[in-house]
Amino acid sequence: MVISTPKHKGHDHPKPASAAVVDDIVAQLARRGYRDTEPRRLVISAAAAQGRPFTAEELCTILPCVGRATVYRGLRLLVETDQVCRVLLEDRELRYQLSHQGHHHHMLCAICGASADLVDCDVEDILRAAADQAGFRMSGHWLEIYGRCNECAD
Amino acid sequence: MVISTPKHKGHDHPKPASAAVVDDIVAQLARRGYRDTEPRRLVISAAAAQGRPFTAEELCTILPCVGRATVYRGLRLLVETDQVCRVLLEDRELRYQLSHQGHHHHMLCAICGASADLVDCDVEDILRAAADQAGFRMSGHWLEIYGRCNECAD
DNA sequence: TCGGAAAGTGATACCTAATATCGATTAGAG
DNA sequence: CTCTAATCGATATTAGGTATCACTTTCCGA
Repeated sequence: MVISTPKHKGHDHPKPASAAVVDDIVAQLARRGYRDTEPRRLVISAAAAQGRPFTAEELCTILPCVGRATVYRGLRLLVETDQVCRVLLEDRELRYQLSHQGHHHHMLCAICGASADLVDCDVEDILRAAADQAGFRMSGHWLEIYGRCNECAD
Repeated sequence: MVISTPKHKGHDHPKPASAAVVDDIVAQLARRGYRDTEPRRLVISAAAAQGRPFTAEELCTILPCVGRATVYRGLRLLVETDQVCRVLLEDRELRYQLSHQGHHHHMLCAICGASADLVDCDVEDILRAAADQAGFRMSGHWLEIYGRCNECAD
């Protein structure tokens, strides 16, 4: 298990999204036939600039020049193409964050809101086996872990 | 791992909620200082009569004589007192079902909508350990398993 | 058994998140 | 450069759920 998302206490300072990251995502989309548009780049760039999970509404505020519908559509597209993943807070608020590829789960800090990835974890196999034993064929799952990150430990 | 919730293919025929179940839940509430009221009993009774996870809106339809707000408040109370648990579908729709006490997770059938309980499963310990290793103190989690139940296997 | 404080109710207004609509605009293949 | 499908954005709409508040009910204590 490895933590792969940087996180900090207190307020989060959005880092200038590296153009390389944006270009890469745009390229991924292009490969699937999606166009390279200015509003879409703005959404990607803003998403990449967030240091922790963000809401669609937050992006709308950050990007007043981009239509609401476009922000939502952009996020949906990014999720569908696995560039961004959705995370669910304890109060069922839906947030997004850049995906670090490969299957993983999120550990969400209740204090600072940071998200850390849990990878190399075999929960999934265990779940599938358990379900199997009960005669249930698992095809998917939703898992979020809540708690406190290292820095907010106490 | 044990399946404890009965489920059937196709439509679900709400069974007449046994008065005993309702009385028991009302008693549980009474012990915590909540009053025994007619609308509340109706909500509990309707909830108990469902053979599979239901939505708040469904209860509202089933109980046109009970105010919307009362249905929502009733469900919230039942969740808070662990009489009912919330389950999340893949499309993020929130549903409810009588709780079978003790910690467990739900396996939800995509075909018939049935829910089976997964108990005696140590996922939680595994998650906590994994989180721990990453310096993350787990305090809670959200887990839903999606797939096909025995009867809807193929 | 009765009176009244507190809990509970329900009609309604409101709120938030998200999708649908649809005419205008734009990317990018040829 | 042209044309068409993709995309955009202003706006309306929907879904799901909470807040308000005057009225009703429960149930405790005298």
